[in-house]
Amino acid sequence: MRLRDVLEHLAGAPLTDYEDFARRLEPFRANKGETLFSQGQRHPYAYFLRQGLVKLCYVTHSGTERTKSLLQEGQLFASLGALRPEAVCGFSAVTLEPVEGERFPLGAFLERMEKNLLWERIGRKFFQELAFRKERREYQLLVLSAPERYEQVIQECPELLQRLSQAELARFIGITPVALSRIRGRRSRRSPVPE
Amino acid sequence: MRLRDVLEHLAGAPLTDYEDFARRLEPFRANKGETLFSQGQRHPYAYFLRQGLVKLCYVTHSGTERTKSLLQEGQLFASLGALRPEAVCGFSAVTLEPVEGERFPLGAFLERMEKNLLWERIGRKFFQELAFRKERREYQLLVLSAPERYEQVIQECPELLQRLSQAELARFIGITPVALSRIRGRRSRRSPVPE
DNA sequence: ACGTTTCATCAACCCAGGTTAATTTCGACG
DNA sequence: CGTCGAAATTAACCTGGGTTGATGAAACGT
Repeated sequence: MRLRDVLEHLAGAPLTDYEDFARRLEPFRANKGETLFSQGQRHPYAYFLRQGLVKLCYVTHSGTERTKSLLQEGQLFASLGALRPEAVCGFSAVTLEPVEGERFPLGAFLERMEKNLLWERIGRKFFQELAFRKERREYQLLVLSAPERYEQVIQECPELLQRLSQAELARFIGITPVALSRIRGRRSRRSPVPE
Repeated sequence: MRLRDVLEHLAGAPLTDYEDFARRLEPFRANKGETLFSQGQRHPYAYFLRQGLVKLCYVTHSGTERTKSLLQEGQLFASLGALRPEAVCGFSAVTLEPVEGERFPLGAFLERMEKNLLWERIGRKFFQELAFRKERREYQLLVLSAPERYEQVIQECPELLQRLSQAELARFIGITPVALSRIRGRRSRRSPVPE
């Protein structure tokens, strides 16, 4: 899974000027538990994740952490705050597994979009998809209860369960690890596993 | 504030083919409390609000309502679900004041984007802005407590306070009207108003 | 001026999840 | 094996918001 493929798929056509853009790519690599960028930092880069798992998270005033989203291989991410030239990241990116991929300055992408309208299409489809995903997430947070959010993860992304510690999963669902353990307790009491 | 101005501002250039698009516009008008579209309905239209105030909201399983966002004059909105041809609206749009504006089939917009890459730029900027706003909202919901969210509305959109009933404001903040009344009570007890 | 309706407030009770800390489970490794 | 450390579970207590229903206070029409 290469970045070029992802971009050309979004564009719906070959990108003849891809090489111009590719010059701005920088490979990155990190171990589990490292921070790619931090809340409050100026960091106008976008990341393409070729391998591994990353969480984007907020830190609250009281110091507790809230996971905003999880990214898997083949996905792009960046702090949108970084699009406004003066703004800082609203959240941090922390690796949950060893990762590798490449990153590029957001400016490189903005330039491409100004020069070549095919890249506008890439941008449009990317942001459209992003808005769509955020809408789903908003629905989960506003409408579903914690047990319902847990069930949904089980149903819709069982492969994530394998890759996440229960504590990370709890933070993603929006509750504490203790609360998730209680929910699991009630759940298995209600429908005991046939062994 | 006309739709054409908004679109040309996003495009950064005059839209020579605007008339083609304008043929698909339909004016709309509604009284306070009416529903423009409903959760679960197929309704592939985008709305441009020239006057009035609209809330987008979810209804939960138990029947309680959660306000997702509020839209004021000059803003565009639609259910993104509607972009996928088969999908239905994930939420409802209800007017909080008498409204007027115009709507158009999302298909008309998608066609424009395929044909004319300037419209891609409009789409890109629109979705980019949408994603940006959703990111702020997500931050409010994940990181701020209910009293903090109330303070933030007071600070950042005092004009909304005038236009909303307290019950609507509570639903927007993500709590019940009773809870908001308590928060106000505590707040004014802490810092009594000098009269 | 009077009822009607709507909206905010208040009181009482309930409960899910947060917090803290003790305990258990389990895997890694000597 | 045994032990060490990390992660999950359990218990006890606390708190904020939900829920219901009663009371007050404006706004409105007649």
